[in-house]
Amino acid sequence: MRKRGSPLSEQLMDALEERGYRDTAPRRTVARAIAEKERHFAAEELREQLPGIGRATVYRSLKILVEAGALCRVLLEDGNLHYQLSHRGHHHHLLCVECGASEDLMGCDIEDRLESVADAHHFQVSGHWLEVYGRCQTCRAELPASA
Amino acid sequence: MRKRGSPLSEQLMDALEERGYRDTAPRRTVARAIAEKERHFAAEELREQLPGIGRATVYRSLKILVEAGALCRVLLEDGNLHYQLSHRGHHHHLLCVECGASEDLMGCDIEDRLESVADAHHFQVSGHWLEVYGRCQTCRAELPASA
DNA sequence: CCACTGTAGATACCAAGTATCATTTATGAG
DNA sequence: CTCATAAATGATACTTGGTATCTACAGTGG
Repeated sequence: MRKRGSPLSEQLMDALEERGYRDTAPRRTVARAIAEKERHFAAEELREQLPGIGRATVYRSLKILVEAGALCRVLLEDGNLHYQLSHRGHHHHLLCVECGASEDLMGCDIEDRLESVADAHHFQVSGHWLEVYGRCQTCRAELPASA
Repeated sequence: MRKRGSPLSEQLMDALEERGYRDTAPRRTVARAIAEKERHFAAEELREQLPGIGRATVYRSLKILVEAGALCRVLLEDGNLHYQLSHRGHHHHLLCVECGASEDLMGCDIEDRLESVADAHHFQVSGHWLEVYGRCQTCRAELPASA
């Protein structure tokens, strides 16, 4: 009796199974809850939604989902860390400070820029973390505060 | 009887006084401890070094020093947040993943790049967070792992 | 030197984890 | 299909990094 989830939550489970993780009921519950999220969310927020699931399990699931690339972590402007369904592969986020929406920034040339700047410092880049904050198209249209 | 500190710790105190904060003994103690740091440090690390200072005071001091621009926060690759003496004004860090050294990246053109990329998404940039990880010149020279 | 108000420190609380460990469950070998 | 085993769960406690509250104290300006 394997409870089915949305295609999205199945995708999350698949990502885990690919990495050798077992298909368990609590993980399915977590995956389904995440799949329903329309926006980035805090770990604690997710945990509160799943009172039947142990605290450790929720956090463990988040961790392995991030490692599997199915989730990514988002650093909000206020310093809080949120989670979000992820495009696999390296990318950045455009985070709207008004509505909280986030857009992914995939094929950008920031990387090349970084390389050359770092090169001038004789520094060999191995990774980076970038979050961009601002106002999205929708919010700009609704309330054109100076833009 | 005003205990004198290093020029650096005086600078920290000045930054606070400029913002209307009072010149108190605990804050001087904190400032002196920070001034002696040669590298970025964790909040807890600082607190442990100052057993005579209350926990809240240490954290409060860090907070107002960051607000005053005298300290900046550094996001390590492992997700931990550290603090570091700051060049005033916006800048980024090149963090060596081997020795932990950090170099400031001041006049770079990353900003312009971001603007134009965001523009393509009809997104109005108001801020960003960037940390760059890699290997510094010294570590590359000492242990030329593929570079 | 005194009032005023900012600050200190104790304490408790919270968020976001991690560690431990006994119990339970998924899975695959037979 | 059953069973051994390894993995996962959930309870609990601990850690880090912080914030809130509140009483007592201390720096400052008049």
